[in-house]
Amino acid sequence: MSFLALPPPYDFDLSTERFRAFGVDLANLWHEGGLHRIVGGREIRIERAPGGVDVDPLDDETRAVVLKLLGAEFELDPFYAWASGQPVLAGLVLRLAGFRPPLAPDPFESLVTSITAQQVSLFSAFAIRNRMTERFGDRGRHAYAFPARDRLARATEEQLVAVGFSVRKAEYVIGLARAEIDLDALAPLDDDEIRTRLTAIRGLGPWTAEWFLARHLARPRAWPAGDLVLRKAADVLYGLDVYELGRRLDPFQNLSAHYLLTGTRVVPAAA
DNA sequence: ACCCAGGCATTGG
DNA sequence: CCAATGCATGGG
Repeated sequence: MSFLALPPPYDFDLSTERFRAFGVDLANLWHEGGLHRIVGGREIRIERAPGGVDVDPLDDETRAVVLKLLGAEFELDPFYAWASGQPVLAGLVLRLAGFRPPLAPDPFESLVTSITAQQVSLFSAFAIRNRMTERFGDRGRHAYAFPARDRLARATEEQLVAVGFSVRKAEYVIGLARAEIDLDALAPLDDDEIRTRLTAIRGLGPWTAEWFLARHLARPRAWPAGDLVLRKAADVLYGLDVYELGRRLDPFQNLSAHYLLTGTRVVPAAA
């Protein structure tokens, strides 16, 4: 059990809320007060600790993945300073102080997760994704590794349909797994170039590309305007069109989106 | 038995 | 170019 510091402020319970909000997530498993995940073929456990987390076991690879997973790279101080003068967000950053949006450490996992969440409720998406993970991912003591890209490249549409995918989404996932694109090579590119390359792939639309920028690459200006919950928040909380709100939140669209979405769950009265 | 849910590609005008 | 349509499951 080794301590891993996170940049202050950091609130473990708020920052891991997403892993509990929609039921079980086998690849990011909440179990007995800690978060379990497979890193480098081994299961790790992450627990709350003052000023950061305790991680067991912890090596260099695990350190990097956990920092990514827990959103260590977000700069909260400039966001809070800006948000304190903003309607709605001023209240949310007080109520959600220390919330760091969790990120998807792996690009393929990020995209497949989004495909499963397209159009359907997140409860439904988690159920289907868990059956896929159980079927195609390696099992640890408690958690499962998210299915590897080369494993899904060898899967058949029928196998994915059997775990609850629509035929269309099964085609998307297998097509992505088998595509030529090097997903790690996207990281140095600018936002628009990444949007263009991702949406050229069948099954990856603007919403999916934007969440990739937001939840995998932590790009500050990523703004999933097509997101149903975000559109609703823009309308109900601001009385604005979601695109207009996105312009007003520049250059903090990503953190704003996460605070608005988490706020609707954690602070339903204020958001 | 409905209806909706953190989209997308496809088809038809 | 924009509107309409099908998709499969889980929860209400």
